[in-house]
Amino acid sequence: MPELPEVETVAAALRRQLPGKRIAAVVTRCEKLRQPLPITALQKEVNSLICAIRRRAKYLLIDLNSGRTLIIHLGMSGTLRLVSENEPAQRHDHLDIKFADGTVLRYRDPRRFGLILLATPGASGEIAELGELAPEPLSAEFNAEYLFSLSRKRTTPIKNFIMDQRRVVGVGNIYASESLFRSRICPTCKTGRLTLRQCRLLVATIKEVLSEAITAGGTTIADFHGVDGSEGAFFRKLLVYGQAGEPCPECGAVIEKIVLGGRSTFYCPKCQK
DNA sequence: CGGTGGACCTGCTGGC
DNA sequence: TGCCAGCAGGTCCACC
Repeated sequence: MPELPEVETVAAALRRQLPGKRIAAVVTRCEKLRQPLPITALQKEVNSLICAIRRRAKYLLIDLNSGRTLIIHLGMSGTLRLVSENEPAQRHDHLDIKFADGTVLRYRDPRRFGLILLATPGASGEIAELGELAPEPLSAEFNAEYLFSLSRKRTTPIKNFIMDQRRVVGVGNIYASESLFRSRICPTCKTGRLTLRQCRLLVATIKEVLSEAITAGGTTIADFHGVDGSEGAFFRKLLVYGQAGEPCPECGAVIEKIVLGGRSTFYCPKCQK
């Protein structure tokens, strides 16, 4: 479900609402998501204050004044909402962080591909449990020379490559298709065959697409929504994703759907070479 | 090491 | 109406 813009949208909302809140209780309703929930450790954070909200890759980081950080990954179907403590929990509401002011941060995740961890960051805020994370796509570190040098001699399709979180973080299935369309690069193109010029274009386009999506509050297709339940507006700006059989907005040719790395991939066979 | 395919889950949709 | 295959925005692991 959530790629970088969706996680950033959630982070921005939480940043406005959570800092200063005190944890009054923690309720868990399942044993494990992708990994077991750190139930005991979470209970120990009762009385901790929320200090700050960060995002790294597709991880949401909630810093506590205990010196620990709550890490949340939304997987495919995870959502976070800030609700009143009177709102009854429903099926798949796996975690409630209840605050002293009567509000509740509620995590729901039907497919349970998400992740909830509690960790102690290092001096510079980095989190060892997350391992070595690739550069942020919106950082200066992610540039044409970086992509070009990493890509030499690689035979995997470029779409798989930009979705590989070990190369650059945050780009998922929707924004990969959208970025390649705007760059006029075919998603099946072997990564190592990209020219430096194409790398320059692709890097700039990824930054552009992600930035626009953040501004729009992310993309809502099925169940993504903001912390207040609102929908992301970027779905109206999708040019190829989910558009198989429709005319290409550039040239009118029929948008095709193929499978790459097990994921649906949309592109215009005429525009993208 | 690089690349591919399946596994992990539940829910919704579309076709029969 | 009902059933079932297929598919969903992400990782992770085994295998070649």
